[in-house]
Amino acid sequence: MEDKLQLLRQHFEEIVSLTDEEWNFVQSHFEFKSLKKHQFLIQVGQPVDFEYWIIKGLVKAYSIDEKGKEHILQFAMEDYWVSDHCAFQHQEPGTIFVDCLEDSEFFCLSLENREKICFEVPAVANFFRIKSNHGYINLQQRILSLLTMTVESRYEYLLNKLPKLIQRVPKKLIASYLGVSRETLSRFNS
Amino acid sequence: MEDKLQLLRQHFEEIVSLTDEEWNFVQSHFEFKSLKKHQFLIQVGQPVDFEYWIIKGLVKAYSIDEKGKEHILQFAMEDYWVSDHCAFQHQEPGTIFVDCLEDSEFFCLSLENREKICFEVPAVANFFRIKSNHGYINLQQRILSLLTMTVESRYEYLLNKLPKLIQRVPKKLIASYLGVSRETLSRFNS
DNA sequence: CTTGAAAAGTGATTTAGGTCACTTTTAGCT
DNA sequence: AGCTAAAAGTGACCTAAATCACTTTTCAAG
Repeated sequence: MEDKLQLLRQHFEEIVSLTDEEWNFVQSHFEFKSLKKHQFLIQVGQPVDFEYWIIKGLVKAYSIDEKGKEHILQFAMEDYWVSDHCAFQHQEPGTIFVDCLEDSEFFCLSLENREKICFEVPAVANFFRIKSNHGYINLQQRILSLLTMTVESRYEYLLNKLPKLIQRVPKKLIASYLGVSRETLSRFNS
Repeated sequence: MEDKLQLLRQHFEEIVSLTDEEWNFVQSHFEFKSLKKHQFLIQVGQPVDFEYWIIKGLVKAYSIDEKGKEHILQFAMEDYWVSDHCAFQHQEPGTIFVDCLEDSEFFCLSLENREKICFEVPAVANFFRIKSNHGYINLQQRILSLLTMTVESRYEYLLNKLPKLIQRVPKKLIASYLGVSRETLSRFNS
């Protein structure tokens, strides 16, 4: 466990500096969780008690429409944060599903604990501020790609940006992430 | 100007508390700017020196594709923040246009000043952290709406969420925001 | 290794929405 | 008030992608 917490500390220290004392305070606010492939981290209608930092593994966050079709909001792997941020922030029942595409391990942070460490340790507030800002920028670019790019170039863009992901995830899920049908993506592929 | 700064202070204090001393320090890091309708706040290829908080007015942030078509990333009005966050964050030339749909006034915050006030005043770091988090949540919902909803329901959703906006913005721009052609939106409208 | 299921590929058909061309309406300016 | 330009509406046609139905390939579990 020590080594896993060390990874998390490194994740923070890529962005801000923490004293040992600060880190000890911070780390004590995380819980460990481990799930097998196909198990759910978050489910629609269930409480969303945590934000999760992924130690290892791979998850998909998605919603299901009226027709039962799956739409992928996010893939998240090692070193990523994932949650139903909306439900989490407002402490409401989940609006999306998050489940494991591989056996995965997480550090879990509750809303209360997040606010506590942010207001106690300014560096942590800055860490989450900067992280959140990066996340915002990424989502803006995804929106622009959905508005401006063809399916084909969106796929190429993703291939470039996250080549490792493509190898770990079935193409039908990539299609769902790109907002296109499995069949159409398959035709571009070849 | 005092009253305008007061509005900005209120904007901060909706989320965090600031002492008078802190506020005086914070406000001194903003610049004022005023633009007429049709003038540009940000242009592709130009430096993006600031993030802008809108005192009054309305702007659109958009990119132009190879075919010359405009795709709207964001509308922003009173009390909103706007910038080319990506270019701003990395201090690179602008990748989008932002121009005024109405005469507008702004408080401008440079990257250097933002980091300064965030690291000097923890409450400000928390303010931007929380703001950024809300922004992230909004963008996630927009992505989900682009992936899961039909044009018609996206339009209804927007009507519900921002009824005031619809009245201030030509429908062809709404269409561009929704990722649909002017003509198609018009047919749903009626 | 075998086998059953999931994933991927592919053809035929349908459809939502785009594009083009034109008309009508609205709104801003002098 | 009158005029111009932008916005909005609308019909005809076109196209990219969805859908459906089926086959082939890959992969994982016994």
